[in-house]
Amino acid sequence: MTTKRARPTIRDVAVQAGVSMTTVSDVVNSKGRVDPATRERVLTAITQVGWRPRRSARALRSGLTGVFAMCLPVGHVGVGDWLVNAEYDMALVAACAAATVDSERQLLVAPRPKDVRDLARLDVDGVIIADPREGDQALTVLNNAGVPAVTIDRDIQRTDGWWVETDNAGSTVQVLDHLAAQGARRIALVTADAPWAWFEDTSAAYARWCEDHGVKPQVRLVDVERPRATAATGVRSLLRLRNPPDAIFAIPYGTPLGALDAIVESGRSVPGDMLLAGGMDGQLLQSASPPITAVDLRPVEMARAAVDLLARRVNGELAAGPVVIDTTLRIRESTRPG
Amino acid sequence: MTTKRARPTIRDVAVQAGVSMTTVSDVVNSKGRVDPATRERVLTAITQVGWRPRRSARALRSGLTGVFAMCLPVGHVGVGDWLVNAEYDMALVAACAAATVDSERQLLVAPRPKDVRDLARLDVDGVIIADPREGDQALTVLNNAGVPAVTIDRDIQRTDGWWVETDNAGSTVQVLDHLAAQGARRIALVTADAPWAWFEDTSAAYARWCEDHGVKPQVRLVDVERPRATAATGVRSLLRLRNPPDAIFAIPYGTPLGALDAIVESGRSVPGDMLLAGGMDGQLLQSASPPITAVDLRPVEMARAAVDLLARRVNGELAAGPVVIDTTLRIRESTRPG
DNA sequence: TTGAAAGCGCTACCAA
DNA sequence: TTGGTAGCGCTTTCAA
Repeated sequence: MTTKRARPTIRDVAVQAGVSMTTVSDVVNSKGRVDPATRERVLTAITQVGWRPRRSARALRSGLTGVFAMCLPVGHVGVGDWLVNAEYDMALVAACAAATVDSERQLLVAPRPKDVRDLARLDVDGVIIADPREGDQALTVLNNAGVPAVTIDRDIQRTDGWWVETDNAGSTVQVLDHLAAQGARRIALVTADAPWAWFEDTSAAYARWCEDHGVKPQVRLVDVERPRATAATGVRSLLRLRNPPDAIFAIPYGTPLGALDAIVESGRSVPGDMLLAGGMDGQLLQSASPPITAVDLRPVEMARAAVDLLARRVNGELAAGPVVIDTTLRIRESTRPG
Repeated sequence: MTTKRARPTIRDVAVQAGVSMTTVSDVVNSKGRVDPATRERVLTAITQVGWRPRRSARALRSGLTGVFAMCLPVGHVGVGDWLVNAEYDMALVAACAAATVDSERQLLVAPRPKDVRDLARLDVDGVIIADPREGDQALTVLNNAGVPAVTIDRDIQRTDGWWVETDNAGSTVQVLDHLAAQGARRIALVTADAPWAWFEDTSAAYARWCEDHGVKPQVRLVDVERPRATAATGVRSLLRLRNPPDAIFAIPYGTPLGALDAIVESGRSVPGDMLLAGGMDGQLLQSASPPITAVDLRPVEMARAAVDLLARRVNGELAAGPVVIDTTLRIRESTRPG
């Protein structure tokens, strides 16, 4: 009477199947040097004894953990007048998890540590950093420790090409062209003066578009801590101009609502008197009255591309270039006059 | 000329400090049997050689991986007329990650696999399941595999006590009392007929409260796939009654907006003609016009409690009972008449 | 096509 | 208070 209560190991499988541990290992790792019949016996034995390989043993021997880590962008702690779009971040996390699983890996979520150097202690095969700050120290730390990393969104100081980004210039032009096609002649921009590529690219593309179309750019900046309220203030000042804009493109999440507040307050209507578009789609814009046209930043595609890019970097590819994801404009009532 | 380019191991530290590997191990694991002076030397050596322990080696030897997994509730794939509250889920994930890190562990996020049995193959010390379905197969699989698990929210079929839940009955009473205190005499409930404890507890508490206060319960059910639209339909039918309600408590996320749609459409105003409260707080309710009173389900506290509970279960405690978290009512303009 | 044996880095155990 | 050594479960290497 054998009392084998402990969790089965590869040895138990080998005994059960009447082969060596090596053969079992080769079967589960698809080394393709095993006779089909043997293979079948091994697979049967695996289910019979209920074996599941231990990641730690595998990792110790092979030198790879089979785990990617994802650094969350910021704190998510409650309801507030946020810049944060939780849907976007949640989609990012869920899609990264799905993509790592598809590549036979697992995804660790890591909060930003107080001490960035702790990032190098994660003991993973690679790290995905969402929404990097300018000159992000995390990247320096990881590079020094030899841990492969990629970012979702471009760090404006970086040039190494290991990131995934949306086509911000393209999406800006798309929005502005759409507004112009709907009859807008004077399109104002509401954005933030913060060191993220998204804001920089958008502002630059807006300035260029205005120049190309011979119109005067009108920009209002918001405080990223209070996007809605400060956007409303900015738009109020636009509406008091002698020649006010007839369309507003509000970039940071939450600012289209502030713009709408100011427009309604002035007795104007959207889209009748003023067109309105947002730079980042979300429930808040979709369920506004009227629903607001906005740019879908494709978090799912970004996440999948990031995992793919990281896998390439881990595999030793020297440069896979930045990956640029096309955005999609979600056209809603706020830009459909008449 | 030594060419030591490989990642340092505990042996390198031991050599550098002139002690045994055991001593180094004891220092980093705070075994407290090391002389303070030796300890100092070891710590210095660790930074000198830049050693960081490998989780996999540690795990292989100790039998514990130091990793918890979290099963995400549902797919997060884009903007829609959702029941899903991404802020809540994101807060859950972020707080779970923070709490596991505080307990010297790491958090893996796992999508729900096609085959639930894959959950047992995760090779982690424990699993947190957010938002379990009724009689969740995942729990059965994990139990059979001997993997400790806890859930966030109660599976109504379960009795083992390994879960964390909000005080749904208490929060319902709190909302109803608040509405009554604001002058409401006939409070209707908008909820869903879905097998989650949240809905069941709330409905039961509502029925009891109505009985206790001698008022007739009025319930409308929504389709969880289209909460806003179907809530509007339900509320419209309430407003056509000979004796319509003067307050509405709408539970599923998104339904307070549908209720508001129907109320405004009927020419009534909130809170002037009708009070309105929501069962789950979020940006959508906070930024509605008027801002809607709602129950804060405390995702951060839920997450921390879940990690704590799982740690107890992993440590072999036999029963730590269900943990009940008190909710907080966020009172806003929608329930402040006059 | 298969197997035997070494060893990945760490900690538990026992001895000093 | 410290050190030596065995061995966790797996994959790799080399031999058959």
